[in-house]
Amino acid sequence: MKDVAKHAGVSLITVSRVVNANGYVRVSTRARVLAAIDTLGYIPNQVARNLNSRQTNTLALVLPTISDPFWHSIARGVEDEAESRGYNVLLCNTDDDATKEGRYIDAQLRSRVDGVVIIPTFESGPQLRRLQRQGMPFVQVHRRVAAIDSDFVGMDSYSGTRALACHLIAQGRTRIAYVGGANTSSTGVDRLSGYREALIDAGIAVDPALIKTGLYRARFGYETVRDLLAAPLRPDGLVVSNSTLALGALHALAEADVRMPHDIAVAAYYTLDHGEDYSPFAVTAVQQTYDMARLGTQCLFQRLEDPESPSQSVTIPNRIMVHPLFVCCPVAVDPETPDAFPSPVSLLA
Amino acid sequence: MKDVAKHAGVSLITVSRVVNANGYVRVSTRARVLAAIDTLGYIPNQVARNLNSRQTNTLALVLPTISDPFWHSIARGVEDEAESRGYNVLLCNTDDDATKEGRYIDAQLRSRVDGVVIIPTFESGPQLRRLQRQGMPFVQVHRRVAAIDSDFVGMDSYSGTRALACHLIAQGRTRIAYVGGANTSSTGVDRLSGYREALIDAGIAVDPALIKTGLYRARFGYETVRDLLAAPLRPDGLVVSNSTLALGALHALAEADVRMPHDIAVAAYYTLDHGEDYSPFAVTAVQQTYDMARLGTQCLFQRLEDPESPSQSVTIPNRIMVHPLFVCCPVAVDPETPDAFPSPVSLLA
DNA sequence: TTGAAAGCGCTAACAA
DNA sequence: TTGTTAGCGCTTTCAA
Repeated sequence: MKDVAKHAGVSLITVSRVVNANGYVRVSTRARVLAAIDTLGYIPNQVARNLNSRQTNTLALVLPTISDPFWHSIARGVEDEAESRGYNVLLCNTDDDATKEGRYIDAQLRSRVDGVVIIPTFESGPQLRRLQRQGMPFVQVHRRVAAIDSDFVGMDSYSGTRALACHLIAQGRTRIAYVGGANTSSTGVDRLSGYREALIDAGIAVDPALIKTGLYRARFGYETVRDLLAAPLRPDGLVVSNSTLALGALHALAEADVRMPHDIAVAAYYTLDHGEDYSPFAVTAVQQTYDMARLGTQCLFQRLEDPESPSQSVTIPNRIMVHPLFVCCPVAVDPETPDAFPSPVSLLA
Repeated sequence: MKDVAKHAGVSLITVSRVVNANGYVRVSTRARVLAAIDTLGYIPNQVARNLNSRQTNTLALVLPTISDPFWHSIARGVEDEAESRGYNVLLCNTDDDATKEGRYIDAQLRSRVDGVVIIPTFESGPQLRRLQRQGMPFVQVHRRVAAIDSDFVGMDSYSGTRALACHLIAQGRTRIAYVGGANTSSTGVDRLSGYREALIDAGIAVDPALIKTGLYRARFGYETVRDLLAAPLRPDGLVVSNSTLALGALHALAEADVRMPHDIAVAAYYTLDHGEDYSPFAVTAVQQTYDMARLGTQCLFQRLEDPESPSQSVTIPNRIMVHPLFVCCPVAVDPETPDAFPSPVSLLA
């Protein structure tokens, strides 16, 4: 910058004014400065600006991992929203490890990022409190530490699996299995309840033998569905609570001597890859993960603008996709009373 | 920092020495400073440090998108390697859009990131040249602009699909279809060649009706495989060149009245989610995307240490996973000469 | 073992 | 319309 000023025969501040297009600069002067910038290949130093302005135009995204459609569509949502406002995003994978999370929070506090989008773990309380103490704006997304008063954007897990089960029931399925995450997490609990209560409300007995929970791993989905299909009495419907499990389920179904959705209809609580509008399942409750993340980031930007406003809490709805062919091929609907089951529409109202 | 110094009754530089644990500080002084830091909740300002040290401990990752196992395992690899060295990663999704890429490169040059990991597009030449002109270290990963002399880490696409086809052939499959990306990209071309030449070497006629290329979208994989299965003469083997296509293929197979791998064996050029060690396919050429990205990042760090060293170019091998059950269930092997086909091992040597 | 002064590259505030 | 001064928060250099 000094070189540019010298080269153009002006002062530093004039160069600054040209670069930032503020203040008055004579056209001829501006031209000279611009020429100097060009010949010298000068690029303003953002670090120095940041030091001055006390802001970095950078957000940190703290999440367990991006290895999964669910998480990476969150990353994509945050990045898109940030990019649209000229902000950068620092990516921090914690693997749900409190130590790693702590290190990242430290680094962000030191780096003076402008805000943090965080998917907390159960142990994140102290870290979040530290952010608050330091006056670092943040928003919790998808998961929340209840004791912390902050902005929050989540999704309605309960309604997602509930809608899925309702659709299967409405199409006449009665032996509906459930494959989901271990219910040590709140979302795990919510999703299972959604399934359970749909059955109960429809007067279908909940069969513990049809409920399988474990890790969100494709292998678990595969082995579980394979075993379910190997049982003497096969399920005719299946609710899967997560994309990765659903991939495993698809594998088991492709291997087995059954056809989707005729022999078994799969309903999945599922995240579409960003940009895709396609799902392999009879019924899909699309986890609006991308929108959730975008909204969360918007929420954070609002807070940056108005730090004093009361904290917000929003829940994103699920989008339900029903495969057209599925609606036409009910299996066990009582021919006497074809309308015994409520239509999906009313179930979802 | 000023406050800390005042509070402890020392000068700024002494605080600095305590914080950075360099230089001599009397134990009692250090204790006083530490106490002051604690009571004041002082956190050093990394921005100011960066201004001084002319480095930011930050890498930028420029890639098309993270919405896909292939890309997000790249992101994960870069992040893990960076994290292990105390570096941060800025995430930049370009959507293969040159304008967006240009904006990001601008931002990075201004922000003085220490280096860039980039998956370039065909149009990235000018941007890369700009990086070079500004002396910004970078490494090209997966794709490369040949005209640019820089570090590069890629994978062997040709060998991947070739190994897949060879395995299917070795197990007696003869009607082997191919579903892959449009061959407008160099990797698209390479992958198709791998398949083609495996067939030719085995003396199997290449049937254009069995070769389908299009977008790397699950829907394309689904529709294509569905149509292949609906044809009068079904394929008994299938090479799929990408994870997203493979998901669609799985869907079509689960719907159809065929069983994997008995009726049709699927061989996929596939990226495992980071941490997973499971694949749904009879044969999988595991794209070592995570390793490629990690290695690329290591390469970049080497360059940061020694800017003058000659640029390196590395190709990552694929890991081949054969499903144990698949090896035992060949379909059309001539009973007279069961060993007519070479074993996979020799094919891969 | 400690500190004063200068400077990293830029901009806000004020002055001319 | 342009420039001078001071300072953002820290570290390096030199001195005590």
